[in-house]
Amino acid sequence: MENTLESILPFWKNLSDEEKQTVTNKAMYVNQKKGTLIHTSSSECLGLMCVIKGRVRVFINSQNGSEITLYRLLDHDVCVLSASCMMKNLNFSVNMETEEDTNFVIIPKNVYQSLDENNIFVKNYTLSLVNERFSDTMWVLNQYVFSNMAKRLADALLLHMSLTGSDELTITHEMLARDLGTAREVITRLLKQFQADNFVLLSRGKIKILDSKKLLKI
Amino acid sequence: MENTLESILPFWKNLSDEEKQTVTNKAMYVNQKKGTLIHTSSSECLGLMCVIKGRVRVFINSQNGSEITLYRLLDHDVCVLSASCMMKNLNFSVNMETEEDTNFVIIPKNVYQSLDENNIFVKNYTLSLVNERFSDTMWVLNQYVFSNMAKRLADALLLHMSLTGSDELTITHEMLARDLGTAREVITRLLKQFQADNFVLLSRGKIKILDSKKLLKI
DNA sequence: ATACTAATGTGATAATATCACAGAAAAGTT
DNA sequence: AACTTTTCTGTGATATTATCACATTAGTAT
Repeated sequence: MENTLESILPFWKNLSDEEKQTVTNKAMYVNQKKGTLIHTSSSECLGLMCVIKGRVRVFINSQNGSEITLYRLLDHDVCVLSASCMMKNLNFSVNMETEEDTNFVIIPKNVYQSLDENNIFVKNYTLSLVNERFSDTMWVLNQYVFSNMAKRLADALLLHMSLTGSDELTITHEMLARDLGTAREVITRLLKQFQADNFVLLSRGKIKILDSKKLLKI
Repeated sequence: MENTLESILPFWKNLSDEEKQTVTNKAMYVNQKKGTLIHTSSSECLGLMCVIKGRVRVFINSQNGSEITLYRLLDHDVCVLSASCMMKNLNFSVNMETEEDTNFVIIPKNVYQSLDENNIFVKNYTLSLVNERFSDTMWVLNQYVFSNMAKRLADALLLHMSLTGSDELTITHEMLARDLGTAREVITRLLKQFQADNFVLLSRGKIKILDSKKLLKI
């Protein structure tokens, strides 16, 4: 456990031996299957979630089921919003679901809170995490407000390409729609267009990227 | 100056006498006329801007001129994003313009930075400010993605009503459009609709709210 | 009174969202 | 294999919102 925490938390070396001990004892391993909703607007405060290995999508949703993705957590990413309950003036909530089988370490709320209050390095880290997520969210807002759907879809395809490191994406139109906050039909029609233009090759549940340069230029 | 700072900055009482002295000496009064662009994406880092009296609109914009408002700063509000340059992992930029004649105090970047590094109360305050702006921005994203334009416009009218404390708004369709990230014509048409429904009474440069309850229910 | 500017009005068209299905492909069942 | 069921994709019709292009009107300045 200690090695795991050390590799994920940049402030580890700045903790006292006593602090290290406490965190190590109280932190818990959690394993979740792909497709699990691990946090919702209504769920209680977990504490700090550290992804060891896997992928988590963080998104907001509306009453009638539509959603938009804010950002993703990958190996060694830490989710500060899961700990939002302990943060002053942070008044919104998000949902999280695993997109792969995912291993976490969870540092309970009160343990992290005490670290954050007593250790300046932890506090620095918390702020930089919030900043990072704020930046990601601003990117989404910018794209949503100022870009057209074709450009946003092209960007989303390129993002998934870099996430998986493959030009053969295993993804449905529905999933892309939920990333971008639009309807599935809109994605279907645009992808058909992209295929007609020879940017991609479509098959059920898969999208092969044929020309990423042209996608980038949209 | 000292009284001003004390009334705006909640951490003032937690500063050492030396810190107080430094800040008091280095802080500057600035006065800007209504309608001044006081910060843009490209402008340099100012430091911490504290509004003494006035109103500032914080917004993002695109190349082709459209914009959307993120939040407003009122009396005694403090803008962290003007000091974003000194914050790790905060990678986006905003614009700010005064909507009234506005008095600020500006604490220079390096002075605030040093406070933030050395004083835990300042650091707490910085984080809570970022959280607050993040929350405001999430509200905007939520509205933009999940609400229709009529609802968003109704909310914007109610917001301006509470901002000014009057049911007679001095505001143009153009300004509302820039708040909501849409085109002026869209606002014009919706307002006509609202007037036909007897929710508002329109005249050049003014909107009188006739039925705020019905607006709220949209 | 005249010219100018800012604000508003409006038609036409394009882009996107929404609704309501239909059909195809894969997965599960008997 | 033959079937049922589920998931994914395709598509027309319509509503909403965005964009473009310009006309009109209300205030302001000369």
